[in-house]
Amino acid sequence: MNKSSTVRTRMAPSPTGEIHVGSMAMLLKNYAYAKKYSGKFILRIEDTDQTREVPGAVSRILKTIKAYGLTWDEGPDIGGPYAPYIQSKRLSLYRERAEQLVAQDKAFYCFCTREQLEKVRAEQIANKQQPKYVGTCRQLSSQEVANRLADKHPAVIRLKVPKEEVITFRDLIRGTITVSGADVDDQVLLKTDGFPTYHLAVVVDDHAMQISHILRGEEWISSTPKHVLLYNAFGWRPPVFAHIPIFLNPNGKGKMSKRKGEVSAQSFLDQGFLPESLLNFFMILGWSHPEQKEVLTLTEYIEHFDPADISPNSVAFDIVKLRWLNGVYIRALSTTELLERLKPFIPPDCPLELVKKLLPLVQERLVTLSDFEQYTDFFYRPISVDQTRLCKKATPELVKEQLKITTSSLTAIATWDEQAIETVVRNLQEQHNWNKSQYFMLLRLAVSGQTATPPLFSMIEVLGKKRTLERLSLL
RNA sequence: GGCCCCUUCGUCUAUCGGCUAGGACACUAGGUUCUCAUCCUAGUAAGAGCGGUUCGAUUCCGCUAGGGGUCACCA
Repeated sequence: MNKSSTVRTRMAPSPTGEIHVGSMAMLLKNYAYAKKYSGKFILRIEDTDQTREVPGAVSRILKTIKAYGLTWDEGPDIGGPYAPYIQSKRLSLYRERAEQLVAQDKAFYCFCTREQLEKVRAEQIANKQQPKYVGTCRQLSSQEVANRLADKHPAVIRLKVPKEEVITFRDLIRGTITVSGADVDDQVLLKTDGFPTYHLAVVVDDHAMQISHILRGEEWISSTPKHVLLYNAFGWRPPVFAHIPIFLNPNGKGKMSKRKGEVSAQSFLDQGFLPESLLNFFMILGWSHPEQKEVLTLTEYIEHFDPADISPNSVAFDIVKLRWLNGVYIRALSTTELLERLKPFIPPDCPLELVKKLLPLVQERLVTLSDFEQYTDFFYRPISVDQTRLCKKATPELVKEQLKITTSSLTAIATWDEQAIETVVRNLQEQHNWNKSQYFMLLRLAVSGQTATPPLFSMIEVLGKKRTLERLSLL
């Protein structure tokens, strides 16, 4: 790549709520591609639908992206050479371009009311026809248009799609895609409220901001012909398109949707997934490293990523694999790092001093950060012990004796550490020739109330002498 | 339904005409072990169907089937 063809990619979320995991995955690809070629990654806010705007959404979106560890070179908060990066602040641009199109007879004013359009649509559906604009205002004389505009008739500007034309564009992932103009609707470009629709705004802004590559979800394939028509009408060279497959629900059925579970990028962080494992997961969904490496750093990804290598089919969002990756990342964390990451997930009633001792005990067991509480709460919260379980593998008499002897032996320990505890317990087991697994499990249950815990002796050490003896003697 | 896109193990993928079809997750079995987890070893499991092209098709082409997307003054 030479300097005159600098790679510039962008992600353009709408402030209609939380940013979707799929969008975050898309953002990663745009980010990586720009970085790979020392280009720029731009963040732009597409707030052209006033009715769907959610207050505070912009700042939450920015915050979430940062929480994933990704940044942008130009954007709404930091500006840049093509500012502003918020579409609602660029309105005059869109109107100007739309009017230019009308002047060129590539677009037209449409005065149809929503009611009229609704009615036509309903009829078309009833007659099993394609619901689309029928061209009512396509042939209005310029005099007629001028009169209606002068009368302040609400009007939109629609694209005048050449129905006989065949529209073709290249997609990095799928090759050439061809669509007949007859199948493309006369899309509204400028709404009655003066705001542009997505279709006008993206094209105008992507051109204005010198975007070189558009990596976006495949749900946009069917509207790309409209965009291509606009680029042509303006005499602009279209950017390179790559339509990335979208996420399907974990069962592989249907587009990943809210109805099947949380889908916001933030929610995965809140569930205790590490941003780096999420990013890694996005990397290997639908794409693979040349050596089939699955655990990758961002740097490695940037080095090898090429959108042309992305597999063209949609992918199931396999949470099981995400969980595996998250475990891998958690295990690789240093203790101090783990402590830092864990902070938001530590229950308020868990003493901070205890947490440090707990970390080595649970680190290799954690799948998500939020597992911490369930794996450790018995250390600092009262437990209940299932009596029948206690005597599952031995008679009540034997259990009673084992507990009694163990309690007194442990009481005698001067320096309460894992070593001393292990020596005492192992000696008792050997002296009395008790069944090892029965005896160890009994102690485990007695002090923790759980059957699955960290190793016995280190657990007892961390639990502390006082609490251990209390629990043993209570039974 | 129209249009567009897609089709290798359950899932994500490797293969770019020579395949005994490889890897990862998951699963199963075994090892380590005081339980769980980690770790190690092994195993089950796939190129949708039918036609072409070719000496040879998972790989190229067509049809069928299936899946996905899209058909707003939403993005």
